Formats: sequence, structure tokens, C-alpha cells
Amino acid sequence: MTASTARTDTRPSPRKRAGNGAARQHDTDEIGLDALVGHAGYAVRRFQIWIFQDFIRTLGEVGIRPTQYSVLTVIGANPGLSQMAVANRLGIERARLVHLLDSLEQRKLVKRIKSKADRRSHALHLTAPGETALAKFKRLAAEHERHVEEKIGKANRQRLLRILAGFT
Amino acid sequence: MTASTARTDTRPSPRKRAGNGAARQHDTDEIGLDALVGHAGYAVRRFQIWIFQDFIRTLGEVGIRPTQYSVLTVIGANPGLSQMAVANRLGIERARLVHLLDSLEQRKLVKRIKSKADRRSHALHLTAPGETALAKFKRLAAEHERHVEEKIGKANRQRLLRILAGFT
DNA sequence: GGAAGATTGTTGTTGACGACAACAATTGTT
DNA sequence: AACAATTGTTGTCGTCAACAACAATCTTCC
Repeated sequence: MTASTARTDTRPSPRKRAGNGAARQHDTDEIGLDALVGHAGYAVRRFQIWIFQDFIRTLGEVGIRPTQYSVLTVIGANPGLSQMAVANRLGIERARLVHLLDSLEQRKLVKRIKSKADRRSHALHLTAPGETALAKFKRLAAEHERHVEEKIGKANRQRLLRILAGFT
Repeated sequence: MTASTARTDTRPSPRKRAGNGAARQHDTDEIGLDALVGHAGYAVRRFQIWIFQDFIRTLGEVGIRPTQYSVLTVIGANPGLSQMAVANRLGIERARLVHLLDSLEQRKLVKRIKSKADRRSHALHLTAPGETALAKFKRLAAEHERHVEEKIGKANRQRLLRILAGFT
């Protein structure tokens, strides 16, 4: 083992870790993953956690989470959609979209307009402040995307998008 | 101005609308995602949902979920680990691992052995039936992995694993 | 025209999951 | 011995996916 093992834990203590030589304690980076390596799902899960955390942190100043951002961009690009249409397009349950829209409507970013044609459904629109806010969100999201590039590389990010294009 | 009906979704859009007066609903595939396309996080999220659903379905007959599988494989490959070590290695909170191990121990797949060296910690081991069960889980997980290959292609799966290798 | 069935939005529940906080028991430090 | 840190545990909170049930409304079919 190399003497300069990079510590991945965030313990602030400069002291040596607990543990004795008798019962051999594993260091974090010498624990094998065995079958987990080679499973795409595991890598994707870890990556998704990282990417969501960076997104949430980067857009933390405006208080927008990934799902909220996706709802806003779809409404912004397709004004007048019904809740069902948005839910289907984004793969969100319509029950869940209700709460998401409640929050966004409370923040005056989105408005539900009762449809004349189908009085069951609501036509979704961005408010005027919602439009300007979304523009700012997009700038921050682009900044987040640059973080992704720094993390995995510009070319790899492009490969990733191409590989997963079928899921959007 | 709108030509025919007084709809609420008047806007500049590349999307084509049906000319009839009836309330034409959007088809799912003609709703634009706008800025969402080009965001790695969105594609990764959708892919992760798909891959987890397939994993859960493929391992449904044995009732093993992705997180449980990851815990079992790590313990199987590194017997005697403490709960902290497993939690750190997999990026799981130790509070959450408690419940996971409770469930796995109740199913007689894992056992907690009180460590002599450090009486605070437990050494984690697979039981004998746990070993044979894990072997079956691995076969099913390999089947799931073949589904991934069918979905995105064998070469793309390899590219994906290489791109995201740093997150495992 | 009217009954039957489907759709839309809503409310509610369940369970998995990540993030924290607090605690007792134990260990290490000073 | 006094103090700080670690380990496992319990608990709470919020996000999210998956269902189920419901009223209001549309569509279909007879």
C-alpha cells in the first residue's frame, strides 16, 4: 500500500483514526466492491447523487431543485400544457406534480389557468417574474453543467449525453 | 393573435397545432424539453429510474433491492467489516444501514458479531444461506446487466462504466 | 338523450432514501 | 481521572416513486 493514500472522509480531526493492529481494520479505499464493479446501475447511482448535490448547491441561492427546474423549463418552452401533459413528458406522477405546482405557484413563478375547452384541466403558464427568474435559473444551471465537465471531462460529458439520449 | 379559438396557449413555438377547433391535446413526443436537453443530470436521472426499475423487477422474485444487493456484495467480499466501514464505502449513512442490516439479519442472510477488539462495533458476515443466496442474486444481477446491454448497447455500457469509474 | 366508462386534478398513504440531530456505550487522548 | 472522539442506535424531516380513491368533467356508446 502506498503511504500517500488520499483520504476521502471529511473528518476534521488531524489525529490518527481509531483502530488497532490486532483486529485488522480496513481502510476505506482497500475495501473491495467485488461484483458491484461492472454494474452500471451502481456507478450511475453514485454519479446521480453527486450531480444532484452539485445542482442543488449551485442553484441553492435561488432555491430551485432539479425537479422544479425541469417543470419550469418544460412549461416555459410549452406554455398552456395541462398537468397531465407535463407529468407524462417528465415522467412525474400527476399526484406529485400537484405539490410541485402548488409550491411554484405560491412563489408566483407559475400560474394555473382554467381551460375553457376542458374544464377539468389547467393550462400552465409562467408568470412574468417567472420568465425572468427562469432565465437566471438557466444561467446557474449552465454553471452547474460546467462543474460536470470539470468532473468527468468535456468529451466524456458529450459521450454520456449521446449514450443516454434515448431516455430524455 | 390567435386565429380560431380563444385559447390560452398563444405563443411562438415550433410545435405544430392541429387545425381543428376541438381541444387538441399535445402528444407526448411533440412537447419540447428546451434547456433540459443538454443537461447531463436529467438524462442520468431518467436512466437511473429505468435501470433501478429493471433491477427491482429482475430481482423481484428474490425480493432484493439495489441497496440491499450492494450491502450484501460488499460484506461478502470483505467479511468482518464494521457497519461504519460498509456505510463509508457505499456512501450510505450509518443510520440508514442499521435498518438495512436489521432487514437482512431478520432474513438470516447477514449476522452481526460483536467485535472482541472494539466492543462498540459489529463485525458483519454472511450466513451460510446468505452465501448461497448471494450467488443466486449475482446471477440475477448479471441478467439485469444484460438488459442494460440490450437497452443502450454493449459498447455504450462499457463506455459508461469507464466514464463513471471514478464514482465507484 | 342518457347511461357507462374514461380522464383530470386532488388528497391521502406507503415505502425507500438522503440528511441531520441526539443519545448511550465504548475507546482513545491528555 | 477528565475530556474528546467513534460506533451503533433511535428519531425526525423532506424528497421522491408508486398506488388508491374521489369529485368533477369529458367521451363513448346504446
